Amino acid sequence: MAKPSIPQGTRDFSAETIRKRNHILSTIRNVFELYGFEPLETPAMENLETLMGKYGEEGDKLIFKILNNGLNDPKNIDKAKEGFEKLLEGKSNASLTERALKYDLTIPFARYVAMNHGQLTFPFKRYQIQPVWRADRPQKGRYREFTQCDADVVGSTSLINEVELINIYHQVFTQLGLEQYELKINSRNILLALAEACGGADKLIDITVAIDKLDKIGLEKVKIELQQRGLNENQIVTIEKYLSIAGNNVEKLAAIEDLLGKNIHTSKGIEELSFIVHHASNTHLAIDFTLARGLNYYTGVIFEAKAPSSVQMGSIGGGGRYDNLTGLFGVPNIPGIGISFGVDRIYDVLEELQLFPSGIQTSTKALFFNMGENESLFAFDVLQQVRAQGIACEMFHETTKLDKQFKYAEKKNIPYVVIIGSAEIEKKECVIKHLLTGKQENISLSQLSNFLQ
RNA sequence: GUGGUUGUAGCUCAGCUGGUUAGAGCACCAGAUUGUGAUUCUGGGGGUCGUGGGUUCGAGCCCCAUCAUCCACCCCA
Repeated sequence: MAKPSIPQGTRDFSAETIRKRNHILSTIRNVFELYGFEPLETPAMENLETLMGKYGEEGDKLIFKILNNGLNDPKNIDKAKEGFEKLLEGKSNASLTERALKYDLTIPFARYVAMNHGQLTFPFKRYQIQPVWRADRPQKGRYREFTQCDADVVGSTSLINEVELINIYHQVFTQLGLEQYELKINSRNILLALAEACGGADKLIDITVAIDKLDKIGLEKVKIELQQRGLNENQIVTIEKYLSIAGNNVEKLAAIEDLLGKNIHTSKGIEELSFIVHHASNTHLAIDFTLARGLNYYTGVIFEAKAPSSVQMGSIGGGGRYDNLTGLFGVPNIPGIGISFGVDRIYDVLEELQLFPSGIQTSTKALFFNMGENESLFAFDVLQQVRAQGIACEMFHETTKLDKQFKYAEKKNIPYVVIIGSAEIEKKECVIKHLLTGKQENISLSQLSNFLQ
């Protein structure tokens, strides 16, 4: 039999890892709840057509598709063969696959809103913490199965929502100890205005893909890429000016108005950004006109959260406003905005910066030593009484050398050891030893629960 | 999807240009000593060298494939 294994890019989580993950997840969940968001869960799989075409061409390739059952049924064989031919041409086909694992939480959420908009109270604020799957090649900070934590508001165009979501980012990252995080914002309207200034909205994608790489490959290479993407000399000069805008948030807004002039998109973008900058009292917030974000459903403000610069890690969160997502599912005019936290990357960052609190690795408070058959039966009753007080404890499973029992406690990070032997039974007391300090004392059995509380 | 890295005991690794029964440290188990974790001492279990082919008298080492891993690109959380 082959050695057991798990699929590429997936992981098993041990107790230690789960406790650390729960630390992150509960922090995020509590903040979401604090801001009035309600939980939602959607299935692991969606109908393929729900997902296809929503994430751009690259995104479609990364969707995990599920093979239909019953393809070998005689009455399906012809269809299956036909579907396979199409698959080889790069087209997915419902006769072969009609379901897929979800790729993010936003599109399934939009689908949910479109299906249930008659029942929902708007603005509808929901949060969702679930795994998603991408057929990407794994590497640092990139997994094929990972967890996203999303908060979205639909049914409101108020920029207050943008401000609230920024405050959520701030509160979560601060609580996790990532005070040095960065939150970049931009507006799709600004990018659109730039594209128009450079020959038309159809250039938007070419321009954003290129300028998004600025901090990675540098200005010269960005210019070369722009050239390759068919932009002319004048247009590149405009983009270069655009990229050279610097200063604080207010100065940047003034500069962008100078450069792109007063047109509908520019003023919309400036209005959005300046409202946010003035109302989110958040020093980590930085306007970054090079921020683009690939997902093409965004229509307004876009966000990207980055780990403290001391850690080499891509974005640890992102989001933005999408004014017509449910329109993709036939229900127009429901504007929305959402943000997402990447738990797995946040985990890696906290690990690297050693920011996990030390107290989260214990569950059992005390280990009762097994001092012999009769003694253990007696201790067992005491144990149950302590448990009745809500204190987690356990007894060693067999009578053996104390050495071994100590080691067990040590490995499980159990802070206290309780010894009840024949001498203690007689005096109705026990020995309680604190493993970290090595100190021990005798206390009466009636005091034990209070002591451990 | 493209290019590269690595894969030897539970863990970290060594193993020279291919040459006898594949090693170390830590961990583990048993024993000695002790109603208290340590130290020490003695003994022990463990590896089809990622997997499958090939070259060779002979492969952990060379070649091919495959899987996993990590990294860069693409893209992204």
